[in-house]
Amino acid sequence: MDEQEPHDAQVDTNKIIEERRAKLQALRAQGNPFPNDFRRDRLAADLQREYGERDNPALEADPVRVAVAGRMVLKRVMGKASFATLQDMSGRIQLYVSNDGTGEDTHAAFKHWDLGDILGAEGTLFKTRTGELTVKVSRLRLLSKALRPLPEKFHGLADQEQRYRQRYVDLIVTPETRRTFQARSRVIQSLREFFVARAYLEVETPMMQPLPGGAAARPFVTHHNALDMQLYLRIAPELYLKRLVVGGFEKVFEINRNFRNEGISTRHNPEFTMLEFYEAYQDHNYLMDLTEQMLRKAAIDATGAAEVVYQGERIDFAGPYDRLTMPEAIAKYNPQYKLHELSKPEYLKLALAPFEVEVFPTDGVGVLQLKLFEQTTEAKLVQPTFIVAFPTDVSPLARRSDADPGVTDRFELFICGREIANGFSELNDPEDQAERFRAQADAKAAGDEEAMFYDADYIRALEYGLPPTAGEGIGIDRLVMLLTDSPSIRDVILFPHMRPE
RNA sequence: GGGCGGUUAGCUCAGCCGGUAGAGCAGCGGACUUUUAAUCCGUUGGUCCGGGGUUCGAAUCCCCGACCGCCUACCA
Repeated sequence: MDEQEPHDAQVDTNKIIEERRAKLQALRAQGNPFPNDFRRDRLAADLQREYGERDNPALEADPVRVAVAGRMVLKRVMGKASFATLQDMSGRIQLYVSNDGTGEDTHAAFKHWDLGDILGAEGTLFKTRTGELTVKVSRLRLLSKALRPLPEKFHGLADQEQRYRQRYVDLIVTPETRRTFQARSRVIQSLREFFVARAYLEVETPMMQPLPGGAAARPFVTHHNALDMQLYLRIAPELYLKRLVVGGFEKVFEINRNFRNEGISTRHNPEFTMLEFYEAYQDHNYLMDLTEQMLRKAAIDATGAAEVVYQGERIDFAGPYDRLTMPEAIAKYNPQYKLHELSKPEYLKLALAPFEVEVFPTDGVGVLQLKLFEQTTEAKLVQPTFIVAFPTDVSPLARRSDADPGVTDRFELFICGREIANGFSELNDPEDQAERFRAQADAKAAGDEEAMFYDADYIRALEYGLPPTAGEGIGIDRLVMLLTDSPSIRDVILFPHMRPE
C-alpha cells in the first residue's frame, strides 16, 4: 500500500497552537525569529556546582558574568519583574528578568513568551532570598519559538503511549527518562572500556546477511534491488565474529543491533542491542569469571554501586555468582525433586506431566531437564546465576563437553528470572559443525521456522582452523533494564517500535 | 494468540443508578520588583477513540473495531 500522504495534510491543531503561530508571525515581522548567533558559555549544572555554595555578598562582590541557554520550563511573572526556569542538557538554572535588568521592552516581550520556548540569557549570578542561584538577566533573547504546549508542568506526561511515540516530549518533561538513557550510555561506555582495556578489537559485521545465522529466531527479510537478491536482517553476529577469529583477530567484540521477527512485549523489541565477544584460547569457565568482572563494573559505572534494586528486589552484581547445572538448580529451588532422580527420563516425564509442555519421544534427558527447568526454576533465579551444561540438541554452535557429549560447554546467566547472557566454548570441529547444521536444516525443512540455515561459507572458514575459542552474547537492553529499574524494555529503547498512529 | 484494564479540553484527571460536559495546569485579559507547581481576579477552549445498537434521551448500557498498558502464551 502506498501511503505517502503529505505530513501536513492532517496536522492536529488547537487554539493554543494557533495563538502561538500568531506570535511567531509577529516575530517574523521583526526579523528572523530563529537566530543562530547566540553563544552560551556555561551549562546550568556547572553553575550550580561552581557557585551553588557561594553566598550572595560573595557573588555581588565579585560579579560572575554568564551566558546560558535552554528551554523555559517554568515562568512566574510579577509585574515589573519575573522569574523563569531554564533547562539545558545538564540541568536547570533560574533567571530573574526585570525592567531594571533588561529594560521594559524586553521584559514586556518576555511576558508573551511561552513555556517550551528556547531562550538565551546573559547576566550575572546572585542568590535570591530563599537561596536559589539565579542569573540576573541583562540581555535576553528568544532563540526558538515553541508552537506546541508542553504537558502539565507538575504531573508531566503520564500517557505511556505518548511517552514512547513522542520521546522528545518525554525527554523534556521526565527527568527519570533522561537519567535512564544517560545510564544506558554509561553502561555501553563501561562495556567498551572493559574490552578495550583487555586488548579486544571492536568490529562491525554485516547487519544484512544472505543467510541469517548465529541464533534460533525468525528473521526479517528484505530485498536488494541491484543484486536482485533476498537479504536478511541479522538475528546475531556470531558466525561473522568467529570468522574473524579464524582470520587471526583473536579477541573481538561488537555492540550492535539484532533483529528478530517475533512478538513484542515488555521484554522483547524487534530490534535490540547485543554485545557479543570472542576470545581465542579460552573456555566457558573463563567467560563466567570475565562476566562477573564485567557486570560488576557496569553496575558500578551505571549506578555507583554493585548492588542495585530492581522492582523492589536487591540484586548483587559483585559476584561470584552461583554456577549450577540444570538438575542442581531444579533441586535447589524445588526441594520436592530429588537431584539423583533428575537424570532419569521417566522421572522427568512424570515431573513434567502437570505442566502444559509438549514432550516429544525424541526428547533426550537434557531437553527434558531444560523443559522442567524452564517450568519450575527459571523465574526463581533472582540473584545472578550461571546455569551450565546445556543439552547439545539445543546448542548447535557450542562445543560438546569432554565428559558428556550429550551436553555442551555452555552456560546462560539468569538475573531476575530473565536470560541476560549466553556463552560457551565454541564448536571448532568443522565436521561436527556441518553435521549439526544438517540437523538444523532438516528441522527447518520439517517446518521449524526458527531452525538454522546450513552456512557453507562458515563451514569453509572452520575448515581453515578456528582456534579453541570462548564466546558470549549479552542482551544490553535487558541489562540496562536491571540497572535502571525499568519495568519494560521500551523504557530503555529511545524509540521503541509501535503500531503506526 | 488469550485474558484484564484504559481512551473525556494542549496536559493531569473527575463525571454516581442513563437526563445533554467539569476541575487544576497551560492559554488569553488584568494586579503584583525575590518567586519556587508563585499568588489573586476575570475568561476562551470538547469529534467524550471510531462505528453500530438499546432508549424519549448515551461520555455513561450493549455489540463490533482501532490504539495503548498490564498479565499470560510464543520467542533460548
